[in-house]
Amino acid sequence: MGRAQAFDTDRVVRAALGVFWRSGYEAASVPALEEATGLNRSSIYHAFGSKRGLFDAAVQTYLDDVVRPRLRPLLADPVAPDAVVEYFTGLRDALARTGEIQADSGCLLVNTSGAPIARDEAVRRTVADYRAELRAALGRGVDARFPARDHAERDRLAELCTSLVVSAFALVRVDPDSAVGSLDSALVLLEA
Amino acid sequence: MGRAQAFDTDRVVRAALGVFWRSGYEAASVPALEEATGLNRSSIYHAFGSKRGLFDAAVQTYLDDVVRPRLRPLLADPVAPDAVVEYFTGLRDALARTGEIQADSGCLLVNTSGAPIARDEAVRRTVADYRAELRAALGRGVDARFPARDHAERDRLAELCTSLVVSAFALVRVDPDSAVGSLDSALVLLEA
DNA sequence: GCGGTTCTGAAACGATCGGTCCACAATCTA
DNA sequence: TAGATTGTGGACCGATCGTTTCAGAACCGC
Repeated sequence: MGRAQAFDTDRVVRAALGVFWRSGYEAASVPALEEATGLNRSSIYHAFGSKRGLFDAAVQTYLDDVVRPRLRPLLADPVAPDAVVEYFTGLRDALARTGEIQADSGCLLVNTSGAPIARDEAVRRTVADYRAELRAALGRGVDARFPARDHAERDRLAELCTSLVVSAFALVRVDPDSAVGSLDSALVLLEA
Repeated sequence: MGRAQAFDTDRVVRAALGVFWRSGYEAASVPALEEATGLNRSSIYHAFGSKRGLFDAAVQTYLDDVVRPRLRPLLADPVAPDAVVEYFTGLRDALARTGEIQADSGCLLVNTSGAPIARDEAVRRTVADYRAELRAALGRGVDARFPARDHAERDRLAELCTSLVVSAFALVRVDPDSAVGSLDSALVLLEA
């Protein structure tokens, strides 16, 4: 048995996530990743294999620590009728906080969709799966909110809500008011 | 008077647009721009000043040659009642064409929103203005489609439609079916 | 035909890229 | 205490980056 790893993997991946989220995969440089994580590149390569390996770990942390906690109330059994409204209200608050990473950079996965790395099949699949996961969760929230409406109408509402979230994430960096406006539109649709 | 320029500026800018649209500003390399335009880097720098100067020209061409022709029927006076439905139908067709640039890369400006270059104030402004222009045009289309509905309702519908377009553009690379689904959602909302 | 001006292209510049190498440090076991 | 193993860090690798330089080409006016 040799030397023990001197860093906390989760903390390193979270630091790297910040770099990928703000800069995108392509523009995130190894020196920037070194600086954010506090590790030398040898340690990064030893632990993650490559810049892409670190990116994959960062994406997983993004899903586990950013996306899924926000979606959790929509996956409860039963889902509370207000869960979907709270989801949008919470997201709206997050995107309205100037200077914070969600207001500056929206969604790592939505941004990644428009980047060259999204042509990699594994990355493409991950982003598409995320969209499906978001859609399913919002679908549950809408079902809980409007149990009396017919299935087709609830389905359409869930699709609309999903698109409103994606749109807000896509444009928040350049037009925060419009992004918040998209979420407000969803909240109007979700009024009882 | 010296030597005449040997290339057609519009053709060069359109070729460069293809590179920026598929790769994004950051990942578009000068060699790739040379290859696509057929020009040597000296000529590119002589004509456009910098890579960023060429990008600015490409964005302008994107607005003039891609965005505005599609929006033109929504800016007519009067706007035809079906103009907005035709806008969505046409866009849906374009995003469904596998292999073509809109199906592969969506919208240059929406993709740019999530990229580091969007932090440049001029670029940020350009993308935000584009969103406003799209919104205004769709607003006109919705007003023409539903003149009898009250203003607040037409306003909401225009916001929804704008978000559905943005969402479709944002995700088309990774999930074309969902992108087309967003546009179908808009078409449902626009049924008389 | 020559001078002046502008355009083009090959080469080079300094910087940075992602990744590897190798020596040293830190650990455990015998 | 020495050997084996694993982690760390500084230096280096070959390649590529965006941009500039400078010589030659192509034009026009006198």
